[in-house]
Amino acid sequence: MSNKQLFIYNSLTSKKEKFVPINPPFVGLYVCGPTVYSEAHLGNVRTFLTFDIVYRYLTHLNYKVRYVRNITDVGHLVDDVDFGEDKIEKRARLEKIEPMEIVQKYTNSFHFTTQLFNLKNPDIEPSATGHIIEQIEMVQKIITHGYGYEINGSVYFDVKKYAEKFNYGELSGRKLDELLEQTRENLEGGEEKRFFADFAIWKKASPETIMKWNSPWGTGVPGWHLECSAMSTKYLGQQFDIHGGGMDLKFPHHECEIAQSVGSGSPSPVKYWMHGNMLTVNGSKMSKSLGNSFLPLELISGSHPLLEKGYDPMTVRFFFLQAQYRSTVDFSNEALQASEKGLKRLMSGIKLLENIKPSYSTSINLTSIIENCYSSMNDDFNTPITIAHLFDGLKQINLLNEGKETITINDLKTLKNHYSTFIFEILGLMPEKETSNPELLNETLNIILSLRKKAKENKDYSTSDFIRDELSKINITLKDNKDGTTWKIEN
RNA sequence: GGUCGCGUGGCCGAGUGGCUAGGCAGAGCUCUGCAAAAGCUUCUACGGCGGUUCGAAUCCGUCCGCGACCUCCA
Repeated sequence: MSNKQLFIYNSLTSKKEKFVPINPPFVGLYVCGPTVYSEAHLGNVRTFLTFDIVYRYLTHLNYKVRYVRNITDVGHLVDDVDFGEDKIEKRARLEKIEPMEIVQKYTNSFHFTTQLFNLKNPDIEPSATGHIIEQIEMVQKIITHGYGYEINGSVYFDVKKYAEKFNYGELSGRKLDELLEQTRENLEGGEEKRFFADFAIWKKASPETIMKWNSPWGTGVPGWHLECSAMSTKYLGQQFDIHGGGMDLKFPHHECEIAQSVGSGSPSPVKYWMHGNMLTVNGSKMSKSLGNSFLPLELISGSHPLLEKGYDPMTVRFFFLQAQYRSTVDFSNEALQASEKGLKRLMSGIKLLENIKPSYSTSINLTSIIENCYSSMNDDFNTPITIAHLFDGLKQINLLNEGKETITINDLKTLKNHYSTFIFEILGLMPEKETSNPELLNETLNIILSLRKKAKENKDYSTSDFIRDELSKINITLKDNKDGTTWKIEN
């Protein structure tokens, strides 16, 4: 595999494919965002992190990426039966506030979470309620092309008719007749749909519904799958490069998106479909209903029963990145604590780079460190391998620091640049917090350390140990080396 | 039940027809007043059973176990 060519695993073909943008250097990236009816949990964060890496890496490769991630603020029904209730309205009723207050509250909360985990903001963050007109137009197009039918003020997508000409199930690998066998028993009751697999693209609103809009079919709300189709088309065009989301959205959500676009007369909308795998806890998917989900703040404070202690958001980010995005990753305190220590070591290594003294030649293999990092990222964003390479390079950095290897001033610059690019820009790990007045602290500690040095020279170890112990209590760790003593603030 | 996927050392997790993943933990050594850090060395491994092959953890079959999806899901 070439070092310079990016390969992406395409869910549509189940293969790693060369990444060739439709209109280079531009790349359209659409990610299914949150439904803002409650707080995002850690499993949600993992998915958004996956595409944060995609966005960051493509940007690093000098693509001009337009990153669109929607906010679902209407149309996501609790279920898809005739009287399905909107998730946001349901929550609004429970909290006794306006639906749009729910939307605002959890949109704010979501943004807080993305900041916490250092997720880049999308270039466009469209909301479903802001694109009702576009959605109505899309419904009309679908009807015009013969793939939608109206019943009692609702409009359904005609999957059976669509499947006569197109492949409904191409993304998820499902066969329509097999689906039929499996769910036949669920078909009882007053269904408006002609066919069990049909799905609502416009839903008639009940009189009590607060959020509803006028349409050619009466007042109602857009179907859940529709918003992504309408908004991705509006901002990225009929065909765009990458569409991402969680594995659990593959079917039916993404399958329906394809059908809606194709059914409205467009070509198949997406060149590369990407799906991130689930975060599991004790082997089961993290979900609110199982009670095994943590909210970001619970994670930091360690207040959830399954957490032994609080963890820094960057520890969690690093932990997720130590697994490939297409694999499930299982949460455990032990694993998280391992990541915590590993990340700390990596960050210390970066600081060491500042102390390294250049020499007249370079004895380490700088090129291979750099190329390895690119080749693993190019292999479907393989962050765990990239991190492994960064740890390999860390050994070299440590040897350089001890003077056992040498590096020229230019190579040192390249090495520093490589680490800061990969760790901060591409992997998006944030450096440890600096103190507000570093120089003052530095000089103060120098005075203290010179006192300690004197005590040690006088073999007054009780004083030297006292200084070290007391500093340790305020999270300042001392390390004695051959050439003196260094200090570090622990988090 | 259907579809797809997974099963790797004490833990987490890559990868792959022959060649070290990496992190954390463990052991030894170097360094040290002690410690910490770092370096070097080192120990545990590919679910069971068959098959293909010169060679399989990797491919095929089968069995066991686990998970996701199957119209709420990131």
